[in-house]
Amino acid sequence: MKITDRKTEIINVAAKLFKEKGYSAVTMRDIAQAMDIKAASLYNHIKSKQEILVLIIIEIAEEFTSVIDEILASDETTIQKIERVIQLHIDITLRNSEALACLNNDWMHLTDDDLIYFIKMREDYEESFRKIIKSGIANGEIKNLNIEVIIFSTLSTLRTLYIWYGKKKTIKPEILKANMIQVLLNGIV
Amino acid sequence: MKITDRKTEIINVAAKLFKEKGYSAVTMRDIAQAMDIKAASLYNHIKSKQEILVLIIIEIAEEFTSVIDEILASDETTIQKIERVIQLHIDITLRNSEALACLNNDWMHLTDDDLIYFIKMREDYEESFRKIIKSGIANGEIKNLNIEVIIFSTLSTLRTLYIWYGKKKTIKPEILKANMIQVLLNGIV
DNA sequence: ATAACAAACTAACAAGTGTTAGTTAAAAAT
DNA sequence: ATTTTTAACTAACACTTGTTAGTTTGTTAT
Repeated sequence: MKITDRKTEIINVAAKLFKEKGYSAVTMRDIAQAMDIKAASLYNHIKSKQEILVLIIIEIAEEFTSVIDEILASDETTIQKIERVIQLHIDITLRNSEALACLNNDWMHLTDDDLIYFIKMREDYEESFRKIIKSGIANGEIKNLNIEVIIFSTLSTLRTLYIWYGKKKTIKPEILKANMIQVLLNGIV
Repeated sequence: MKITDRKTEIINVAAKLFKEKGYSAVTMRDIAQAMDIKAASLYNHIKSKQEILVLIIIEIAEEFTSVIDEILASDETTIQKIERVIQLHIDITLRNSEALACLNNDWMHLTDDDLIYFIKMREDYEESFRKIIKSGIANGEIKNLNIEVIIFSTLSTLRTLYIWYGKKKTIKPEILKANMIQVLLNGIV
């Protein structure tokens, strides 16, 4: 199944609308109207509304999974690994914040195998991050605090970066990254 | 009004469903079924689906607003103030994580005056928090990092606490609070 | 020139949506 | 004992939903 330009366009338009109102609140007629065509015409390019959601979410989830696997397997220090995770989230946020919003808010509307696959990837991602932190605690690079609190605090910030970046576009990516590393690793006090 | 109000029951049931699937994906028939009655019967107690959403979100938004105003006006140190903000979020998360999820995910489905009122409260909340951080930077209690990054990192963690707390209920509130303060203020390195 | 294709259209359907109207039965208030 | 209130019900409404069928139009390949 080839992905045509028009199909990509639908996915991008849909992702933008999903970000604003959520998957359930966006109708096929909304998506069509945003493209200046009729709802039925969308079906020349996509199989269903569900397929749009799947294409938006799964691709990005796979990217997260494969990159963190690579980071975990590398021989860098824990600090360097965490910095690369921060970089990963910033990169994807800058490149495709709509899809990220969609992944965060609408993943529960995936069905059957797609839902199972997504949840597995999300769990694997967290598990990989947990391993990074754990080995950091083991070798003294990371403080011996409650590991779940560390994971949650860090990931929740990185995962919702897209919300905030929609408002504060002025800040430069390098500045953002540098400050993010400072705040997440060394704290604010 | 009675202690066990039927209206309150509807709101609680609805909030739970909204948390799971989002406002738009939950139907009046879903809410009714969860209460073992018919959809039409709900209208003996509530005016509309919209009203349910408003009652869930506005009450909690007002609580956040009034408490942070009190914290801001107090004569505590910046560190103490931030610790109280952390406490505030933990308290509400433990008491009503469903409503919190709803506030975070479905606020955009508020309409007209309710939407305007909510957005104003959210902006005021962020502004109050910004003032706390600013005065902390001014008197040297807080590092002079990009203030928006500080605000975003902290609030995004606190705001999405409900996601994580749904999974890890084992941790004791005092331990959670202590670790949260450590991680957010002093970092993990 | 003609066939094949891509991508739009109109029209419609079956199911589901929030909501209203009118009714009923039991409990509470008078 | 009678009225009022509460909270459920059935039935239906007007509208919206995702989707399909069949058609049309312009472009590309033979």
